Amino acid sequence: MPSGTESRRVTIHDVARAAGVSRQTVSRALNDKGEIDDSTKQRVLDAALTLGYRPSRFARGLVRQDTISVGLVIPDLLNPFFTEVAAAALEAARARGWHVLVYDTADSAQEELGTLQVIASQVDAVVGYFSLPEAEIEQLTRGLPVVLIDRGEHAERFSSIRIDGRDGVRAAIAHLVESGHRRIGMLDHAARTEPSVRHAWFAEGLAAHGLAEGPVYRADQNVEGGESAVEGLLTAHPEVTAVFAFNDIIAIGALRGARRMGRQVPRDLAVIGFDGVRLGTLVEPPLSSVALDTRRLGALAVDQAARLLTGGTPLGPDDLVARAELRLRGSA
Amino acid sequence: MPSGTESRRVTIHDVARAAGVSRQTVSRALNDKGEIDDSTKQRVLDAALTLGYRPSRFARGLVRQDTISVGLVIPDLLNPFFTEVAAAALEAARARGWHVLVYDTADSAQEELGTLQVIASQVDAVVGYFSLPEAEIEQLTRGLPVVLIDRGEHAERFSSIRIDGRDGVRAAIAHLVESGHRRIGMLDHAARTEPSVRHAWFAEGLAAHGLAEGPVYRADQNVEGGESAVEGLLTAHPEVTAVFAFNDIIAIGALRGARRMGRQVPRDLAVIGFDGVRLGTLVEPPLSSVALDTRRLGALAVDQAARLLTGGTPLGPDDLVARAELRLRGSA
DNA sequence: TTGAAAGCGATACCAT
DNA sequence: ATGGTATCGCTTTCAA
Repeated sequence: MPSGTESRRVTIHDVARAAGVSRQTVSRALNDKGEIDDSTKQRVLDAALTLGYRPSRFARGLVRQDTISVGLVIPDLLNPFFTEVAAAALEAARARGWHVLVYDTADSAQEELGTLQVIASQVDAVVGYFSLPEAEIEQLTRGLPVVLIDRGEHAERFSSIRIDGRDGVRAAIAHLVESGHRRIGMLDHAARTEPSVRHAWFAEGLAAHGLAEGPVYRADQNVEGGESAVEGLLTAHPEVTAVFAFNDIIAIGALRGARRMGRQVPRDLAVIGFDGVRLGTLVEPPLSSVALDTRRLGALAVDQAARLLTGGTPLGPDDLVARAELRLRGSA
Repeated sequence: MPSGTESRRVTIHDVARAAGVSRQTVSRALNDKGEIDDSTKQRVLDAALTLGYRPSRFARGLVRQDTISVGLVIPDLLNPFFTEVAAAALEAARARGWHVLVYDTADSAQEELGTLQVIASQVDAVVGYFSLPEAEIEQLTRGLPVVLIDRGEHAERFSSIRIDGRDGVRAAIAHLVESGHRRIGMLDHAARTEPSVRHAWFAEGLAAHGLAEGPVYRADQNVEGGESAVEGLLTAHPEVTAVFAFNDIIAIGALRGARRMGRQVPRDLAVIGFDGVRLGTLVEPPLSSVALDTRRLGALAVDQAARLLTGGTPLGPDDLVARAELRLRGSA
């Protein structure tokens, strides 16, 4: 421990002493309660300023137990889908007077772990995306209400907002088939080891039309990932005329990759994404997508957290669903 | 007060009683300390689970004062510029082991006020965008370290990260002039009553080339705002061949508006934005912009907060600057 | 108007 | 391995 400038915390006691009053008087002055002489109040305020006093939020929180904080955990704030979910959660939390601590886990299980370890002592509930096994999450959250988002088909131990894109993806495939496409590829999520649930829907959709499954390439969850994945796919399988992407950010990368390969969208290559982010309306051509209501998604998650927290009746699995629907724009 | 289901908080004491042990033993079991019999531990854990016990983060924080939280206040998380700044701040905070509470003030002074009122008792420092007068901020933060971002030329009472786009905007104008443009308009920020600092730079740039100032239209800070503003501008001033926008999101709206009016960018209308958001590379044509290093911006703000907080030597105004530089892509 | 004392809910240190 | 006691910094209640 370094010697010398050891700076102990300035407490209400120090201020009281400096101002020559009791701690309660300091508290009164600081919290603008009445019942205090103006000159005394000023003296206290001055002392507080001089000493650089700042009340401890813990001590205060301990006494007036009136604030609720929720931890929002997402893999990548810069992915516009997560941005939208975060914005929605923020809005829903604000409406309840809650505080939101945001953690960006950078798509890494390691960071998820680190986050969970520190989060438990900071929030009253956790909402978000986790790739960690439920058992592990449970162990680290120890009784904290947890609401998972998009946790595949079965979340056993925790509430989970399920994303149901089955019909939406089926509609997307149907649309492609109607438009004459027969060789349809997919750009799946690269992070997980197994194929994604969205891939399963994709396969189902193809099967429903008696189509053989097209090539599936893995893409990192960003524009560059989609770009290089589609290039790989088209190079190896030039006969492909349409691709379905795990999400919009990958699909947007595919738009770019297609252009670089001299394929015009949608004429030479149809592209359909998943998520329906606002950003999709800004690219050229506007992105067709199996769209989610992100606003509702965030609100739903926070709402469930609230129910879990206050002992209200939690929503069951059937209510915790966000359905996705095909939204056709220009790219398919 | 509603009668009946009054649910008092479950404390460590309750668990102790239920398990027939002392509070300290409960603490040991919960925190995985050693020195406890396995069966005892299990008994405690069971009791805790049954009672639905969750430790108070305040009580815990009070004892082990080891966590730092910073409040991040931004006007609109969905504006990609703020998304990038937020992501950068999150990253910088995580590197320090800090927690970040995010508040979206929805571009409203009212919400800023509300946020400031509740934030002071929740965080150790505040970083962000405020339109409120400094005196008001000061009153509500009472000694909390505050780092403002983009607070115009002079922030008197608080540290402020100044955004210096003078040279960048001048370069932008120079580029437009070299490309033959003489009638250059601007889409300014609508929220403030006075013209923005960016507008002043714009005017300076024109003056440097002996050009008369073109029309200035106000735009809401979103795509639709830029879209309708540019339509208004071009309708009233069809002779305009180039526009500079307050920021990229407005500029992207202008791109769309121009297209709707049958103007091809950059041939019939050159567009230059401000901020240099990643999103600018995804639109058609890619947006030219006076670009900021958002990553550095966020890191700088958090760094200064850290210095203020720990009594390190705070950075002076000359170091708290983010310079913007012209980044030419396709739209001009 | 001011002060003394009693918590708030946990952890740490020191006994046992 | 377990329990008693002090303590963290503040607000609230009650007396003076």
